[in-house]
Amino acid sequence: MDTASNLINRTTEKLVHYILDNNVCAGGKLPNELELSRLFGVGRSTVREAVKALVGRNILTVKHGAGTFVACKQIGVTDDPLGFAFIKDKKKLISDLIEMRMVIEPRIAALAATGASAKDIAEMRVLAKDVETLMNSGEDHMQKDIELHTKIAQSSGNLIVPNLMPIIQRAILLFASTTEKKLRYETINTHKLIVDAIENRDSIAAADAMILHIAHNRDRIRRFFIEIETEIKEEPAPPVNQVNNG
Amino acid sequence: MDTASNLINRTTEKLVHYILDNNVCAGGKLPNELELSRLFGVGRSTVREAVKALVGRNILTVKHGAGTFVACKQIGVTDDPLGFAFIKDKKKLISDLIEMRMVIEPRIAALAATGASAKDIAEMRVLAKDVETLMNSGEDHMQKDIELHTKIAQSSGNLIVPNLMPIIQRAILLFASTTEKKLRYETINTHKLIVDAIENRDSIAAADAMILHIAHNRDRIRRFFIEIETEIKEEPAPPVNQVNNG
DNA sequence: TTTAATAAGTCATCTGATGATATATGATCA
DNA sequence: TGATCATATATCATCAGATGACTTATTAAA
Repeated sequence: MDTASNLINRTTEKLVHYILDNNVCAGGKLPNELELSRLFGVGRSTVREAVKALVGRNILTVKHGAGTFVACKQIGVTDDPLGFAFIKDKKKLISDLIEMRMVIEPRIAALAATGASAKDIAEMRVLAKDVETLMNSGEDHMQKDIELHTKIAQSSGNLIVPNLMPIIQRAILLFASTTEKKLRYETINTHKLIVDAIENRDSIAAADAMILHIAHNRDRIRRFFIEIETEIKEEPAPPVNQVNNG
Repeated sequence: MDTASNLINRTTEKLVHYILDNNVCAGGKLPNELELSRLFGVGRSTVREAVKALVGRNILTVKHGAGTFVACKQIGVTDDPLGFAFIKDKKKLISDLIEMRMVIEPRIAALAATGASAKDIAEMRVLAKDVETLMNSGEDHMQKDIELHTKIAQSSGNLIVPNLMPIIQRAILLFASTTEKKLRYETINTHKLIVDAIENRDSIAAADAMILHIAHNRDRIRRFFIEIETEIKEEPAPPVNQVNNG
């Protein structure tokens, strides 16, 4: 598979082995570039490029002036700066995202109802309140919205869930970019419902509330698509007439 | 978020923007290193490191002597070299993985029952047969097993599903490393059940078959854990007695 | 004790040179 | 003509060395 034909790839593998063999855990520091280059018998720039490749995979973090550290964030889903840029059909993209949210998040909410600590729940309340305040004042609430959903996900206690969050987050953001600026009372209310259910340790109610929450989003996005389509059908008419008549 | 304080990160972003702005699609070639460095006004090594970071994210591919290309993102086995190496509690890790599979994969199977083409289904059959053959001959069937599940996922038609597959794939691999060497007829049978249901365009049956499939895995892994625990309880006894009696 | 200056360690970045690899070009031969 | 092989060119791979920038620990001063 990853047959390292070139030095940089081989150095990348050596770095991984070094981490594993020396049991350098999350947050642990690696030797400096010069040492690594001597250790692996390669040039410093080769080490740097190998490190960069691992930084791209969220495995290492480099702090200027301080050193190179093991990042150990979520793995599995690579965060992709291109996002879904290559996907042409944005409409399908959004509905597919919502579909996946509908699969994953209700279960997460149910797990959170079991796993959340009192502190978790208190933080959820604050975040839900933050979203409400920001929405009411017309400010951007997306960041807090994401934080709330992430908090719920963390509280699920499932080790894999954090890996799925980038997708959920992207879904929320993409959704926001489409329907921004409209007040959404359903969001506020369903957020409350979710946190209430979690606090009551009611898994089923939590899942239901989450389904309701996402369903509201789905409904709104559908209406938004319909709006766009009617706009498209009405707008381009005049220029066509001009051309045909002239 | 990705506030680029240093040149390399900024160059990485510029590269992404370049790809987006110039509409360089999958497989497309980028200008050579020197041109890029002049275009972005940075040194060549800076460009190289930025490129390496994107290679790590599976966004670019570099072919020695040929050039730098936009990677055609294939849904292959995730190449996260560290895997879940840092998670200490392997038992919980595996059960959490199965839990997430149980959430995601039945839905995927149901979608595949709607979205799979005749060609997809034919390929599924071949893969299911491959797994069976390899299992019966005692060879490693994991790769084919993963390919089958990936094929089903692709056939779902959901654009987001491919992003989730690395997790599923890793779950399968991790599971394999734990229970390797035992013949698993349930696997063969449930694989058939799944493909049959998809062929019959029966979403519910497909989901059910997938649930059955994963439930078998879960059951087996539980029994495996119990075996380990009894072994642990029986083995260390003698030395304890020695110490106490001496 | 707190604060400010300093030093040491480390990464960031550029430049230039040389080697290795892929692809296109053109010459040779059947 | 058509296939094969050698060559040239473009491009990435890798190294070394120098200088700048940043972080952290140390030390000196208030």
